[in-house]
Amino acid sequence: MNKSEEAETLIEARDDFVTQWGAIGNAWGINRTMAQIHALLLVSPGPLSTDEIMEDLHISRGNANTNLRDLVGWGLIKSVIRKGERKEFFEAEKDVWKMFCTIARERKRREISPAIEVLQRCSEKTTKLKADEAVEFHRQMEELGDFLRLADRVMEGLAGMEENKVVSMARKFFGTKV
Amino acid sequence: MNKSEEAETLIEARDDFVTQWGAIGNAWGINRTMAQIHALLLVSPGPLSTDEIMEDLHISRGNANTNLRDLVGWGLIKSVIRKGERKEFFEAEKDVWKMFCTIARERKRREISPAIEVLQRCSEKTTKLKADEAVEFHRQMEELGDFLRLADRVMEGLAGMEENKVVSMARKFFGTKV
DNA sequence: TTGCATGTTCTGGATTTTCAGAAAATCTTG
DNA sequence: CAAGATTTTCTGAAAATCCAGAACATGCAA
Repeated sequence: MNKSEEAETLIEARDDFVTQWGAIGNAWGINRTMAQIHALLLVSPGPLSTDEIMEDLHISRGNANTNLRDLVGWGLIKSVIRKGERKEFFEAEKDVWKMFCTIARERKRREISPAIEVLQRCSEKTTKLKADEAVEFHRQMEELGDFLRLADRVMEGLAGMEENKVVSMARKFFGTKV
Repeated sequence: MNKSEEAETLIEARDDFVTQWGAIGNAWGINRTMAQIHALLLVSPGPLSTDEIMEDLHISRGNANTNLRDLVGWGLIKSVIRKGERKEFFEAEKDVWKMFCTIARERKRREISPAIEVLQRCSEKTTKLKADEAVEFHRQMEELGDFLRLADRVMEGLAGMEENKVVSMARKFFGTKV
């Protein structure tokens, strides 16, 4: 394989990754464009401008802008200002573990916390009821709540740990060899 | 509070839970109806028939049927046949930990595994390339893959453990007091 | 100031998802 | 088998989501 063939292969692989990652993000309930932009930034050697992203993914400026803002909101990418350049550039956090921590914290905030609140409310409303059915319902709300609160703490704990610590723990408990 | 007031309060709380759980499911990327049916079965003292579910949630037969099938597919509910009754009834797995294990396994299968495959492919395609950029890309695919494979094993490990084992582990490592 | 580069928000249409209700298929019982 | 009960699948419409392109806003430089 000569140099230009190699270059071609790399481009293909990159493209494949970006496209497929979009599809997977979709399955995960994430906007396809957002997943693709993230993937693109993940595998780009350097920061990219909005225009480069638009061109690469064939998307409109509005679309690019909105999703870039959302990604910044998630803390998965950040904007970079270059000396002498007026354009804004974007780059992704490439450390996988840091990425995971960011996502864990955000999901905790956006998805787990609201659920905990609902359970809390339903639980409190039925604290004093006496009927068997009500007691059972109350118990169930408590159980679900306990579980989510536990998950919440574990996520928080994990997200605060060093990667190598987690890996060694995983190895110890689950016999993984990574 | 007298008996009928109590009963009323319980009904309200149940309704609140079912409705809100639907909304939360939505935020989690789960069909609202599916989440609501699951919530309803979770807090119902006994199995429910399709018709009862339809009436309770004000949904059509087709909608109810499809989502019930999906829930069965996820392993979150199962159908119950009652002696002498021709109708099919449904009941949810109510043990929260078992529920979590089921969900963990399914998500692993549906979301993590496909992602791992994509990464594998992209990684293999670029194994032999020499250019710095290509090496970097390849490294990144490996890193992401390693992480997902680790997550995969941890999920599998967790899903195979007893609840009390996990709780004590969580307490030990993250100082939770649940 | 004007003009241009850049970034943000809005609007209408395309696409996808969800769902009611009907039609079709599959029982179950006599 | 026939008749009714029950379940599944299909179809078109409603709703939600996504997104291009335009309109608008902002900042900078001459």
